[in-house]
Amino acid sequence: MNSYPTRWTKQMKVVLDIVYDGKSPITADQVYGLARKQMPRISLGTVYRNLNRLVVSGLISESKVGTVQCFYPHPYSNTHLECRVCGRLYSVPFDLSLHQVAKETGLTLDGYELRLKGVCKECASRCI
Amino acid sequence: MNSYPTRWTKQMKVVLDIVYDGKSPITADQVYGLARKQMPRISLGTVYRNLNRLVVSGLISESKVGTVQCFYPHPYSNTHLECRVCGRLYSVPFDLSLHQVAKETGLTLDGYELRLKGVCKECASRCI
DNA sequence: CATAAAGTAGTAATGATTACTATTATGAAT
DNA sequence: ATTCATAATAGTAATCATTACTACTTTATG
Ligand SMILES: [Mn+2]
Ligand SMILES: [Mn+2]
Ligand SMILES: [Zn+2]
Ligand SMILES: [Zn+2]
Repeated sequence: MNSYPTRWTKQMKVVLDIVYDGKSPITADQVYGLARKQMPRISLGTVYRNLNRLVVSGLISESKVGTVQCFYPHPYSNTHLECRVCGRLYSVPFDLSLHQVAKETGLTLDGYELRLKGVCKECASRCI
Repeated sequence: MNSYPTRWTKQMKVVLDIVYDGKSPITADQVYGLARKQMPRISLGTVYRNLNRLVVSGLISESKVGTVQCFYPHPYSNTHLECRVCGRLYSVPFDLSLHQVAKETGLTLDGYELRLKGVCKECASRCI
């Protein structure tokens, strides 16, 4: 499973377009909801299969948020604060130089995801 | 759920000791297996509850590896390469200065997890 | 000791994701 | 265009890590 796609199907195009049109990360279930408007008989399994194949092919990227997989157009990079108390994720304006990291590690990279671990302000103010 | 612990129970101590004694990340199920040797009637739910409370309290840390939660002694930092083709994680010898990141972002941090996205050497050599 | 509430054991439920199977669509070769 | 092998799909069932539930037990505190 999660193999590289060899045939360009209508279902794959619908899924790709939905992820590309979105402004923010989208879940498989949300893609499914939107896809059914254009293609009412598409199945959830097909949505998952195509999302995973698009990730393998490098056209979109994914990341787990809590228990669910989220999908983004293109390879991307981001930084989050992950609160160990409430578990919430906060976007943090911090950028890493992917070029620098690629040079130092000798790897060819598409993007990164930096998860900073700590306690958010709201939880800290409750001084648990 | 996942509340801050207020009572120090035998079960919590057993769970904490197992995580601290381990050399590498351990799953809830593995902790459960080891805990039953000392405490045969401990339940899996209790293991999960205590692991999550220990995370909230900051004594241990967690990270999702694939579909499963893994637990580590103390807050920690690490860098991985995540292959978009085979999905495997590879440890990468790259260090970020947590002090520097904390200073730049204004956050108080316990650790970080840097996930580099790309294609591993094995998958790249298959030139998919 | 007495009491309140936090924690536990055992079990059932959840829910996102994957697996399965009969059928259909695709693309290359004839 | 027709044939043919096989990749992909629809619909559904299964998986499985994690959480929820409930009656009972343990802990802390006066
Ligand atoms: Mn958590
Ligand atoms: Mn994946
Ligand atoms: Zn928080
Ligand atoms: Zn790989």
